[in-house]
Amino acid sequence: MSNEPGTFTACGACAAKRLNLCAGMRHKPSALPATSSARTLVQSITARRVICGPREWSEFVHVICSGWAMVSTAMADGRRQTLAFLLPGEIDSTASLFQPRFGRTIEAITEVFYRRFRREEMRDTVLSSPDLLRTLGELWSAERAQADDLAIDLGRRTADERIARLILDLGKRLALHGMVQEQTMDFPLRQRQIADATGLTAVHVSRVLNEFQRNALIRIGGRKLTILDYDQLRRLAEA
Amino acid sequence: MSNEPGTFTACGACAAKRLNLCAGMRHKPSALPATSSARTLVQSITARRVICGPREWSEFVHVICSGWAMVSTAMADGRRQTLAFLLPGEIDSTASLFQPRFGRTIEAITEVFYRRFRREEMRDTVLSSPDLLRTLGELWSAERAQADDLAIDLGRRTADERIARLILDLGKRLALHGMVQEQTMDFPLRQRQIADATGLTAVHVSRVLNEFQRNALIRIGGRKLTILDYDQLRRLAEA
DNA sequence: CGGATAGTTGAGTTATCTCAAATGCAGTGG
DNA sequence: CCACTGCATTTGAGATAACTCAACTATCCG
Repeated sequence: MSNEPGTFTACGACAAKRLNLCAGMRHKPSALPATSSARTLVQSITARRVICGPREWSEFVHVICSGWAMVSTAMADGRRQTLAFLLPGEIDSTASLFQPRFGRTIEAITEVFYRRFRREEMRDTVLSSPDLLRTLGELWSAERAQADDLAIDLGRRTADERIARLILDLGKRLALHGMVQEQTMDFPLRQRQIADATGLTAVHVSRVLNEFQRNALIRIGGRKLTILDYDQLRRLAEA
Repeated sequence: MSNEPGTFTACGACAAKRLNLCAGMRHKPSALPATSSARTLVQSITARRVICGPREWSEFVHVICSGWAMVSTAMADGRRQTLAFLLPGEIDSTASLFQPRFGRTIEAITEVFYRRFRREEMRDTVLSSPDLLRTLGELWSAERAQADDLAIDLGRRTADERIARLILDLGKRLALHGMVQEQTMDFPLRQRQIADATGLTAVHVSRVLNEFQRNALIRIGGRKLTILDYDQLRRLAEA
């Protein structure tokens, strides 16, 4: 539940573990060539700082060790859309193994510890191992499914549904790492950030969240979120 | 501009050409093993029929030879979201090389000629060639960018913007194959289908399209669309 | 303690939806 | 060749989810 670098818990389902990138996360050594070790030291960055800018031709793939980050785009007139939140163990995108993701910003939400892998090296390593390659394909399929789900949320679901789904999705992903206890999880998101991710405004997010709390579906406070009525929330989410 | 099977024109940018899948499209032989040829005959299907259902554990990757298809999901209560239109030369998803895409339906919009490649064989072929592998990575990156763009459209753009962008996007992709002449292209989409793709209702699509025509941005008729004022449309689209 | 950022709340607006009826158009069968 | 049926589109009127603006309050951090 903490953001300390050492407390990351890899699980069988997470990208980092599955691509063998856990070196420095108190796990098996990385599958990357020894020569790359110096370049893949754990980086750290404070909340709200940019990890990778939209016009940066980054030669790195980013893997989150601890903390929360987000990937988003900003339009010229100020509209923003967040494409994904990145939780511990997650890679910014499998696509970034092949090309940088132009026009997208990766930002730290909390303090973040992350590793940077040189794209070329990581790609060569992954592509030269049949096992890793199969894993990559699976991660990629999951990522595609997630992208599709986002489109369905934004295109066809109501505000209530979107927010309920976001909460459940984050809860599920955090639970993979044992980061949910007694239905309670860290929840560092500002309402503005929830709004950016769900295609809503912060004002409306505030209303929906309070409505949820009035109905005893969730409780938020002190940067923590507790799911009080999981079934109800789920019913809302999968309508 | 026609839907006949023989008239497909591969271009350097399309998935089929780049992954060497053009056999049977009057192009170079496929890179697939000879043994697979019998299984990759061109299939044909009439408009509105399902190419691959949402619960089907398809062992195939689909590549469109001619005609238009679409990938969409339906929710229990009837809401639908289209995730992509598939034009000649396009693959259903690079992710489908690894896993079937559950919950998504691929449907023919017009009469469609397409090829099915056995996932396993195609994957092995692609993964065992460094060239094809690099190409695959590029296609995947492009697909990821397109998925992101869809999320931005649905989350943050107005109806006018979404529709203008859809038209320009389709025009651009058709132009790759020389399927746009004098700013005019085949346009077999029903307003309902445009609505499903843009997260709007058919009624609202009708109003926007008529507004566009009243402003002399486009002309639609006889299943053709002409872009009359490209600059204006573009300005609308990239706001 | 003070300033900045985040969240709440109310009131009024609007883009888009819903419903419903009217029209157009294409294919079918007699 | 026409009447019929079923879809697609248009149009109007009214409803509503979500937005905007603005003021107020709470919370955090130095």
